[in-house]
This record gives sequence, C-alpha cells and structure tokens, in this order.
Amino acid sequence: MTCETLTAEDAAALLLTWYDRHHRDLPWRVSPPMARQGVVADPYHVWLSEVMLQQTTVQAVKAYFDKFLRLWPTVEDLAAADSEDVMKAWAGLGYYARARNLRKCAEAVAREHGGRFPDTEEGLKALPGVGAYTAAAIAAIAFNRRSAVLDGNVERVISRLYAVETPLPAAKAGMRQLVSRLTPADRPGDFAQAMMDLGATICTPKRPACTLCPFHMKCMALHSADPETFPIKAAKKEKPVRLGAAFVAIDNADAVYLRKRPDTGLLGGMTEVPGTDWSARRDGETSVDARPFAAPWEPCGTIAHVFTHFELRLSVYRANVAEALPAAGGWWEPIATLNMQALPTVMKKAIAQAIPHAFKPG
DNA sequence: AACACGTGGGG
DNA sequence: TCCCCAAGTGT
Repeated sequence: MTCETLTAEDAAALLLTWYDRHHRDLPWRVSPPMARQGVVADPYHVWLSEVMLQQTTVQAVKAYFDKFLRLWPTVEDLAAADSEDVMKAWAGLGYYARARNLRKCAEAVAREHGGRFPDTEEGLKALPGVGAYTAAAIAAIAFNRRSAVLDGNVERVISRLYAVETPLPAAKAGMRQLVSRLTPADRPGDFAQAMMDLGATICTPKRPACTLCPFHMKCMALHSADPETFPIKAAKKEKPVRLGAAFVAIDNADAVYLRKRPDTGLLGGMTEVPGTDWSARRDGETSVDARPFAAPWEPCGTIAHVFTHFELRLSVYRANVAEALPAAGGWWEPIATLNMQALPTVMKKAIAQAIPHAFKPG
C-alpha cells in the first residue's frame, strides 16, 4: 500500500471530522457544535489554561484552573491580586516563573490593553510568559486567527505524518511551516485543538493507536517505518545529584518556622523551611551555618526529589522549641494552615518527613 | 544554542 | 525502580 498525498484541504477535513466526534471535553474549551456556530472561548480562560498546560498534564491542570477562576473570575481580578496569593494558589503545579509572569501578564492586559487581550499573535507574544506556542494558540482558539500552533503533540503528529528525520529541536522551524500549510482559514482554533487531541489520545509517544487515526492512510511513518521512532530527539544529559539539609522547627503551639525564597531562580518567590544550599558536596557539615537558630536539632531521615535538571537528596532535621523564637526574615506558621502556604512539593515532603501528620486531614 | 526551570503519572 | 515525559518560556 502506498502513502497517499495529503493536501491541506484533505488534512483539515479529515482531522475536523475526527475532532467533531472524538474531541475531549475540557473546562476551558468551547465544544465543536458551539464553535461551528461561531462561539469562541473567553480569551482569559484560554490564556489561563494555556499557561497552566505548559509542560503540564491536563489532569493536573483541571483543579488549578477551577480554583483560579473561582478566586479571580476575570483578568482584572487577577491583575489586582496579591502576588503572594497567586503563588499560594499555584503551589504544587511547578515551574513557578509561570505564576510570577501570570500576574504580570494580567496586569499588562488590564493596564495597557484596557482589560482585553491583544487579538494578534504578535501582540500576544509581547506579554510576559506568552511565547511562540501560547501566542499562536490564543490567537487561533480565542480569536479565530489562522496561526500555526506547534506544541509537543503537534510536533509528534507532524514528525510522523512526514517522517521527519531531523532531530528536535532543530526540526521545529520546518515543522511550523508544515503546520502552517495545513492550518485552514475555517476553524483554525478547532484544527489546533484537534491536532493536540490527536497527539494526546491517538498519536501517543508510546504504542500509538494508528488504526484509529484519521491520517492512517496518509502517514509516512506508518507506511515506511515505525511511527514510535518519531519524533527523533537529541540525546539528553544525565541528571547530577545534589545534596543539602533542611531544618524543620516546631514550637509549643504546633507552628513551623518558614521563610520566603528569593524571587528569582529555582522555586523563586515560594515558601521554604530553612536549609543549606543544594550542591554536589557530600557533606552535611556546612549545615551548621544554615541553622536558623540554636536548637536541639535531630536528624529525622532524608527525602529525595527530582527536579528537571538535577536530583536532590535532602537530610531533614527537626527541633522542638519551647516557644516561637524570634528569627530574622521568617515567621511561625501553624501546622493547621501549612496547606494554604506557597509551599512547593519538595518543601512539603521535607516537612512531612519531620512531622508525619503535618498534611494529613483532620 | 543551550540551559534553567517542577511535578506526578504511566509503562 | 527507573525512565519518559506533558498544551514551553526566558535568558
């Protein structure tokens, strides 16, 4: 069997027909029947979901999307929000620069654009935290622009459809051209979402369900090779191990000593328990200097946490103190309200290691 | 261009 | 257990 030529018209027709029947229903999405009647999604909802979805699974995003809309129903509300509250609400979702940029972006939209998102790719891309992908996605989905939307899903679909031999990320420019050629003037937003749904549900990284794919007869990878070998990627580097220590102090009122991290860099602007720097050094000895105050510190085990570019092994120390000692820069937070703080997951792990009941309900 | 930047789920 | 990776952006 030969691989039939794929025209742009065929691609859009095949994909949109598939999407009408098999699209996912998502909280931020306008379903195809509505979309076909010209209803477009709220740009604020589209932007919020797209930022949350950067490198993050749909499953993880749903609850956060609901929470943010509940707390800040409009972009003006978010623009007026306290940064600390935004960081608290984002805690656990990761890539915290997104949360810092989120409020900056809302502020820019509210103050510089009268509360309306720009309706062009160029205007959108000028906003904080909005890059090439997100600008194209918002333009297509919320403003019906014919922009070429290229994310990890689309890269996978395109790389297989055309059996692209160039490795990522070098192949991206060429793929954007291919997507641009296929994107229809009618329903470009649905086309983009359909490509992403296809990548997420059919054209998956492992064991793609090619028999169910609308491009089944048109896919060069399927007809000439093993689709699973695409996209070809540059080799990744191995993760170094870093070591450190964390200090969990508990006072006689069941409060834990916390402090705020610097606004930039790893976990920037988030809350932490005091600790050492994290380095490759194999010593907990420098940890003496990192103790927030003198107390009967006792080792209570280690935790491991994997970041994007290194693995962390943290030695956790605990101390019970009679009363809340004054200490520069931090504060004492009751265990009961720890869950409302801007604590990244690694810090919750460290606290849970020292206080096993800290995050248990009741 | 290459690297920094989180987390949780699935195979 | 370990590896992969998920709707990327900023520098």
